[in-house]
Amino acid sequence: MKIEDVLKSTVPMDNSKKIILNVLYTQNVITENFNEILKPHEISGEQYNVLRILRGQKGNPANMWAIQERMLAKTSNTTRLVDKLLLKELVTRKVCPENRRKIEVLITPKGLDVLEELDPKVIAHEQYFSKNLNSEEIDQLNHLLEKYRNQ
Amino acid sequence: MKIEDVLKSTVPMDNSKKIILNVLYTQNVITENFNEILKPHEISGEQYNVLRILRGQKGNPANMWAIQERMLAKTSNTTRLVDKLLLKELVTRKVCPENRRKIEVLITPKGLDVLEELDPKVIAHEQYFSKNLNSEEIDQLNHLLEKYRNQ
DNA sequence: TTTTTATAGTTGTATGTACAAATGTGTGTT
DNA sequence: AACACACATTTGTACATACAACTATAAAAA
Repeated sequence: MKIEDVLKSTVPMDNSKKIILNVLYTQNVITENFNEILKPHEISGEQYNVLRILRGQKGNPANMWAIQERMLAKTSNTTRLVDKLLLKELVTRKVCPENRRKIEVLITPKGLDVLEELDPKVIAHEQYFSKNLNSEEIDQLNHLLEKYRNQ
Repeated sequence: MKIEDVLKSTVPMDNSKKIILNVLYTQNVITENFNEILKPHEISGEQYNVLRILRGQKGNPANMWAIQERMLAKTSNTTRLVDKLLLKELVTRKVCPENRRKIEVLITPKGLDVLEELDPKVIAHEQYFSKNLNSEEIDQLNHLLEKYRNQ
């Protein structure tokens, strides 16, 4: 559906404005779809993100700053996200012995299990939308988005 | 910057995953930039959206459902957004006399003033990113995003 | 007319986001 | 050693989002 129809806009819209609205709306569609996948596992999108980053550490702990740095939304509050994961026993946290200002966060086997259950669903989710494009168009879309935001 | 560098990803990434992350990250960049514009006017992005929709009504009131329908994030809580705008006297609200279940929301002159002050900044914001693309690429990006999300 | 169903909006609760202030720890300077 | 400063994280507050339950009104059915 064209973005004008989504927003029931009556007046014609500048193409620059359309990009903004298209990006924002597409993000909404993707996120809603993804939340449906996560719901039965009782974790949020941002919690999933933290787990995914921790698995990427391959056994090494990550401190709060390292997690933050790898998140999409750089301003989200990592402390409280980790709190929630801790309650569900999906991560552990302890003070770093070398530098007691730092916190070492590790994913637990239970956390890895959750991710493994999710893996096939996540891949299906990624392909659910991209199947509408051929591989050339997929490359083009990635390239245009990267070019677009390069201020 | 390529999305792998943004996320400091070490492993190669599937192009389908890249699109998702590119859309989500681009939305973040756009939104952060836009929030900077709104901050001195002390309204949030979603509150701005409601005001913009109400101005589009050209003097006719909009009920809650009509506002919701024109919003990007269909699940946001319109009641509470309108509450906040009411406190700032940027909108009025009254029960519809024909159907007392409905609420008529109208933008006030003060609300219109806020939008008018913002108008040039919003246009500048839209062009700030799209100036990185030529007009053909802008069309292409809009087209690809619309095609991408058409399930 | 009473009951049922649908519609329009509000409220409650948990979670997440934005931003500033506060806490605790380490480093460098005098 | 005492001080200032930087660093890493936590906490507080206001706002926003997600989702379900609730209230009020209107329309339809019995």
